[in-house]
Order: sequence, then structure tokens, then C-alpha cells
Amino acid sequence: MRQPRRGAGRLSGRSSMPEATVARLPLYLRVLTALGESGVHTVSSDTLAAAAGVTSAKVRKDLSQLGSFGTRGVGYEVGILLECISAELGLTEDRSVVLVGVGNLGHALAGYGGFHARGFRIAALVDADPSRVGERVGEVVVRPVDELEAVIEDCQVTIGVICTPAAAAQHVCDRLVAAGVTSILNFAPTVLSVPEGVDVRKVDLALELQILSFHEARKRPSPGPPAGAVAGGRGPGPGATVDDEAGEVVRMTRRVVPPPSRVAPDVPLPAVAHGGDSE
Amino acid sequence: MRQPRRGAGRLSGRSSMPEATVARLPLYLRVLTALGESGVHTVSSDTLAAAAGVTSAKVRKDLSQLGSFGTRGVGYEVGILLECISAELGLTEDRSVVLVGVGNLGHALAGYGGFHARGFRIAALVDADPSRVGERVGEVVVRPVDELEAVIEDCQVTIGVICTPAAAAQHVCDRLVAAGVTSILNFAPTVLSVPEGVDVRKVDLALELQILSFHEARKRPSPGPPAGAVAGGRGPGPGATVDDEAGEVVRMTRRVVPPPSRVAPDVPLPAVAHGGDSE
DNA sequence: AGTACTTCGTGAATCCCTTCACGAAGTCGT
DNA sequence: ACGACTTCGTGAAGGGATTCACGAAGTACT
Repeated sequence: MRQPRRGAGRLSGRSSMPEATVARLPLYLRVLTALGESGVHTVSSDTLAAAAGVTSAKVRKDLSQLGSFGTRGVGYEVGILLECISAELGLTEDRSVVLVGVGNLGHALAGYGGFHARGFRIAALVDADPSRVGERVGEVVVRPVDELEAVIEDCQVTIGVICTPAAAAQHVCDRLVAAGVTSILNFAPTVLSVPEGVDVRKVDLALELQILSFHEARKRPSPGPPAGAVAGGRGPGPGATVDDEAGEVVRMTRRVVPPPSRVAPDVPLPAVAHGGDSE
Repeated sequence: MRQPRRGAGRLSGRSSMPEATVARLPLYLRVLTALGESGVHTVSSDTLAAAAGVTSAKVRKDLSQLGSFGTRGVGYEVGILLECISAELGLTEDRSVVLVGVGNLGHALAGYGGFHARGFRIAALVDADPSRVGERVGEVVVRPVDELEAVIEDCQVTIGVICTPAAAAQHVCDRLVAAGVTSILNFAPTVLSVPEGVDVRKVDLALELQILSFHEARKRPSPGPPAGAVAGGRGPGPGATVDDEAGEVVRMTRRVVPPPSRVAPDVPLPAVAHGGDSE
């Protein structure tokens, strides 16, 4: 970028911004905020990278996407970066959010200070369960789901957070979209269908744990029985049918393995190609 | 493919399994479980793809990684796939998990049935706050953090979930790792440093919302204040007032961050789904 | 001024993942 | 049995993102 230096040249990457970069900007924002509060005014890509857990090359490329400008030989000014990133992420204007489903997770989210601190205002909490309506969580009162559309209209809500059971998620999603919401954060363990133009991000807790499980399995190659068992010939265990329990249970030929008894300190672990050092 | 055919031999992709594929396996698992419960015995890659919100090509490539075997002209047998995927993810043996920090989010997670249903056993809930110790959440009782190491040892815990405030996360992480945990799911909004061989996945709620905010900003090009003052109004974070940096402060506090001696993680975000339901 | 050193910005190479396209292998209907 | 049809498996092409490497541009110090 050949910006003539500091004059706050167009700070929007406008046209294209790599999705991967977008995903890291909030991270930088958090780190920079902390640095700023510590009284730091300047930071190098190396330092920032270390604090954010990424490589310095990534940091530089990401920041260059912002049409950003550091000072060679010195680094970046924390204050300026904060402004640029905030602007790029659209955090300079408050955004109203509506949260549907105030169960355990919904409560946790509603009480999570991180949202408000970053310019997200919870316009309303909504729940279908009458017994939960009226309850006060934080500074907001739970409202009946009937008012969903009205709230979205009144507060100019464009982001919806779904914390309902999986079964209700799609229906809620449809209502949100119909009412004008164009971005959805889905915590329900189900895939949502939305019309084009609507963004959906999902957070699946069990899914994350399963990914970890995969890597665990790679580290400690099942000490138990040999593999021949599973998927032996074509004839799968006739009883392979899942015995359910509550909507979604996978438990099948579960075999509990005897205590691996390995607590050995060694185990160099083959540095799993996965995370290596920075991925 | 490297392997010639592999109808039933070792079903583990063994050597290499694309990280992207690993991230989708739990998704397929969920969909397949639902299908199985509906009495479906066979699915085509098209059907499975539609249900999982991905493309059929992806499904086929992913499943072929398992050394899997569908029947051409027919599809895959649900039961067999369930077995294969479960085995691949290491879900055929129970895994013990310890959850540290039983605040709002911790409560939500502890009560989340999805874990237990998939073979994850919460060996213990731990909290530093004495007032929370003894409380019963679900079937588990909150124990003092002092017992962390003992629990990990006794229950062969290899996965830890951190739901503490950001400030305590690194310390907890260190203790977990020292005690033998090799996989960590971090909900605290901070970057954890871990030694090589330990996997960390992070889930940052505010971060997800900020990514959505970015896309929102692209959809509705800031109707508010013109480009004049970049981020005048609300600052990015608390106390991050950047304006007061009256020009001197030449103190080059370059070395801001403490010894970044260890490796830092950077896991890919949880899956995303933009726009159309099926990409 | 000049030399040494730091750090940004960025093309180029590389790696990983996705998408495409098509042959192979099986089923179904007559 | 045989042809039409379906669907898997998989090279190969295409895109993105990460990493590498190095020139450019600034500071620090003598």
C-alpha cells in the first residue's frame, strides 16, 4: 500500500477482504485493547503476533488488508489500529441483537459482558416458555416469543442469536429472517436453511469436543481391542441401529477400555500435524 | 486415493486426515444419527449433503477419507457410516472431561446433554469460588479447584474445558497440562499458550458476533456518520480512549508482552455457513 | 552525515481445500 | 439377460490462505 502516510487514507479494504482475515480481526482487537489499557502505544507485528497466537507474517498481511499503515522500523500505533479494525468490523455503530431461547446457554450469553463491551446491545431476550417470560436477566426482561417481530422492527435488530433446542431452531430462524434479520448466530445443534443474503454462523459445543476427541485418539491409539472389529465385512452389526435416548445419541458399540494405566511422563507426542505451533 | 481399495481393513485414515474433514465428521455423525432414528438405512451423498448443509462432492471426498465404502448406485449404509465415523473420532471409548469454572457458561455446558450423549463423561466440575463448591449441577457436584490434579489422575482425564474468566485461564491451563491433559477447549476470551503436543480449540462468543457484524457492515454501508471521524464516537473497548495520546510519549516500550517462550495455538474457527443453505 | 539495525509491506512459492468432471460399479426394469 | 440409470470414488483443475523472503523505509547512534 502506498498510502501517503498517516492521513487516515481510505481505511476500508472495501472490495475484498479474505474471510480468514476477517476472522482474525476480532482477535487483534481484543489483544490491542488490552495493550492499550496497559499504556502501550506502539506494537510491532512480532509482538502482536505473539500475543494473538499467530505468526507475524499473518499479522502484517492481515493489517495490510486494512490499507493499514505501520511505521517501518517501529511498528503500529495501537490507537490507530483500534480505530481501523473497529471501523472495519462495523463496531463503530451499536448493533442490536435479539436472543431467542433463554435456557442455560441463553442465560450465560445474556450475562456475558463481552457483548455489551463491544458495541452489541441485547435489544431483547425472547422465549417461548411462559414460565420464563418476565424473568429478569441482567438488565433485560424476558419477553414472549410473540413479540419477536415487533422487537426486531422497533429496535432495528439485524442480528439474531438462537439458543433454542434443535427442534425449534429452524422455525425461529425463519421468523427472524422474515422479520428482517440478516445475520444469525446459531447455538442449536442443527443445520439452518436460510435464503441467500443471510449469514449464519454456528457454534456447536459437542462438535468441538468431538474434534478434540479425534486428536486424542490419534495421540493414544486405542490401547484396547484391535480394529478388525469395527466395519468388519459388510455385514455390520445388525444391531447397529442406534438406541436412542434423547434426540441424538450416538452410543453404539461402546466398549469401555480397561485403564490404560499410562500416565507416563514421556510420550513425546508426534506433534500432531494439526496444530503444530500455529496452524 | 492412495490405498487401493480397502474394503474393510484398518479403517483409520491413519496417516493423514484433512483437518477440514475432521471438522465435518461430527456434523455427519449428527445427521446420520437422526436419519438412523428415522428408520433410514441408506443415504446417498446428495441426501446427506443436503441434510448437512454441504456439497455432495465434499461428502464423498470426506467419506472416502475414512476408507469408507458406499455402494455405487445406492449410497451409504447409515449404520456402517455411524460406526466408521464414531470410531474415527475416537468416540467408541468414553472420554473423561473436567470442566473448570462453573459460572453461567459452565453451568450451561455442564447441563448440556449433547456431551454425555456422545460419550463424553464429565468427570468433575471444578471451581475456585468456595461459595460454589458443593453445588450440584446435573449429576455432578462442584469440587474445589485444589482437587483438580487428583481428579485428572483418578479419572484418566485427558480433555479439559475452561470456562473461567480470562484472567484465570492461562493458570488453569497450565495446571491442566501439568496434570496430564492434552486437549483443551477454551471458552475464555484469551489466547492460551501450551507446550507442543497439546491441542487447544477456542470458542469465543463475542468474536463470532463481531464476524457477523463485519458482514452486516458490508450489507448496509454505514447509514450513520460519514467518513469524517473514523471511529469518533464509541471507542472500541473500555477505556481504550485513543484520543488522549498527546503526542510525546516516545517511550519505546517495545517489549510489552511477557516471555512468549511457548508455542501458541491458533485453531481454525468452527465451521461457517454463508449465504445459501447449501452453498 | 553515515552506518547499523529494526520492522513493515508485498510478490512469489507452497500448501490445503474445494470444485469439477468422469469412469467404474452397482441396481432396476423389462 | 441386458440396457438404462443411479451414485460412488477419485484424478485434476482452481482458489484461498499461509509461509517465505527480501526490498523499502524508517529509527538510533556515533
